Amino acid sequence: VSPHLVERIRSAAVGLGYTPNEAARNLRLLRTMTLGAVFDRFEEPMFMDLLEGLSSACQKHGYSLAITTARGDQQVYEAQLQRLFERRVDGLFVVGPPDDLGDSVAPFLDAGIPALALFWRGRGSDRLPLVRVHHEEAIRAAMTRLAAEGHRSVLYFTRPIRPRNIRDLVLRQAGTELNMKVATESISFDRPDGTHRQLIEEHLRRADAPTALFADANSLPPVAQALRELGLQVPGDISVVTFDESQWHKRLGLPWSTICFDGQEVGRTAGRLMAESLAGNPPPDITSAAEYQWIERGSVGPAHEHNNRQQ
Amino acid sequence: VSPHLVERIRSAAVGLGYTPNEAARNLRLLRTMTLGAVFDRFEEPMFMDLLEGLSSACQKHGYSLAITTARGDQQVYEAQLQRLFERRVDGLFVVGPPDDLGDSVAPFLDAGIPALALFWRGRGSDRLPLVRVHHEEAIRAAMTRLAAEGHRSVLYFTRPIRPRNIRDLVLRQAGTELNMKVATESISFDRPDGTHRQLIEEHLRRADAPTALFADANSLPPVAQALRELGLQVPGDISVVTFDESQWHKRLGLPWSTICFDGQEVGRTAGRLMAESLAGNPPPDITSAAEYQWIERGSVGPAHEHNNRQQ
DNA sequence: GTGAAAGCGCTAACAT
DNA sequence: ATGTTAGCGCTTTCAC
Repeated sequence: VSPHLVERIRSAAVGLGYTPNEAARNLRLLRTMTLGAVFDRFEEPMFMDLLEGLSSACQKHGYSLAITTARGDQQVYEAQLQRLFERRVDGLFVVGPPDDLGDSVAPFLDAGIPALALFWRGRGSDRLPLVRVHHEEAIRAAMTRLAAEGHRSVLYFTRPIRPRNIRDLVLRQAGTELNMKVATESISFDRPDGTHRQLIEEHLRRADAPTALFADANSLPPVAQALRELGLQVPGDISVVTFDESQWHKRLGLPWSTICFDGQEVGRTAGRLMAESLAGNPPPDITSAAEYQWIERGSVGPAHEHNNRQQ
Repeated sequence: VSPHLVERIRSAAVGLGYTPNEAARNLRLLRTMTLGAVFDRFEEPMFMDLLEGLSSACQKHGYSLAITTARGDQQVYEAQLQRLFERRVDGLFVVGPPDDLGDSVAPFLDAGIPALALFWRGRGSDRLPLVRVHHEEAIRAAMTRLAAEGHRSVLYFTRPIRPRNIRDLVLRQAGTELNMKVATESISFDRPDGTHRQLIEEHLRRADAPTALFADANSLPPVAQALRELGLQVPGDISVVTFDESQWHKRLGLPWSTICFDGQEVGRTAGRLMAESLAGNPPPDITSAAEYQWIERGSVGPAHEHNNRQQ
């Protein structure tokens, strides 16, 4: 085909206002060039980084990205999966899957549609390749630092992910090694105001009361509010470590020490793995897309003994 | 058709593993049940609220949402618009369109595909119905408050949106009424470190130096950093007001006074308007989806005269 | 009521 | 090198 002719046709096409119909094209080719991503909820600022990376990687490889939020509802999560399947997405990202997805991922697996779990897996998503971020070293570093400051008991606020989540696991392991007590409160961040405060008060009354708090991104707002209401100074009265700070916050300069990672990088990696998978190279069972980093800031100080048993 | 038969067929379908193919269905019906949304960039945490609302509204009306980021690049923005057009999305959200979109929205308009601009319009997007949030009262309230604290000169940091953006306009108008000077710096937040600091220093050296700062969400991180580096206390040395705080931050309790709105509500409204438009009820030229609120916090205090002309 | 056929816009495999 | 055709999986129409 002569380049001249190509140009003539192209200009004629423009003149006639012709635009190829991707939808029809894709029907013929038995693909949609669309990838689906299901989120439990958006809220956490770090997800913006993830989306930026994921979205960029998808468009780089020619795919569109259809996103979906379950608004914290497991039923909705499963319904969205089915919708994406009916849509015949070419690939699926299951972002932070809930505890139990039932069989809603099975159709994808059966149809040979590549699906990737991001961050962790649960029941019903345990057979998906996983893209994760390594916690071990950063958590160990944080715990070691806390131990050096005399902390012997920490409390971790996370959301209700039933099968012991990996962070919890690693925290406990580090706790065992460093001879520190690790307690976990799995609680939804949108519980009524005051719930977090009550929990903290309750823990502080115990014999081995925590002198440091770990808080997931979603738990940070209510925990921070609780500390303000209780008049607890950070780090004077209690030390605080947060998880999953976003890029925007990094530039903003929050006061909290944090264990965080590059969300954009994880998004890009997931996108790339998906593209490779679609090209015939299935991803390994587990991929480490990034490493969590321990960033110490002013929210960590010496352990402060509380007045237990105030009666 | 008897309900009994319906059930028999339904179970037979399940037994055979049949799932309807939406893509083929949509080709036949000349629609895709997909809405496209183009973002200049994600970064700002408020966009998570918007996405939550937009995504919810779309799925409520049976539509999928394909999102796209231009990563701050106008070329990419236009390319994404074209891609979405080839995809034959049924509707388009142009979120915070850049200064000049050229003719890239024209195909949608010509094809009768409803397109909505969110937040503002620019060249090339000026003919789209607009979903906006009213600034006037909140900005006036903030300025009135600052005036009462003795402020006579404020500086506004925003990103480079060339045609005088509406916030700038309203700030200036309020400034005129209240006899306050309003200066604006349109600067990309990802300029080299130190740029914001230099700009602030420069403004502080002037005769009528600003005693208060307004900062868009994207500008807040570098501005906050600059203030830290300059050793300027808030509100002791200078007062600060931010824009577009997210829900997450509201719960977190940031120290800055802010002019913000309910991002989820705006998303829901945009989604609803789009669904109605697709159902034959085109939206009005301008829709107010929410009102900006003025929330005063500790970052606003009495005006503090700077030592100008330090030589 | 049930069944057959046309066609949405494209691509791949043919035949000329 | 160019033209023709079948068919992706559905819905709609039209005939039975």
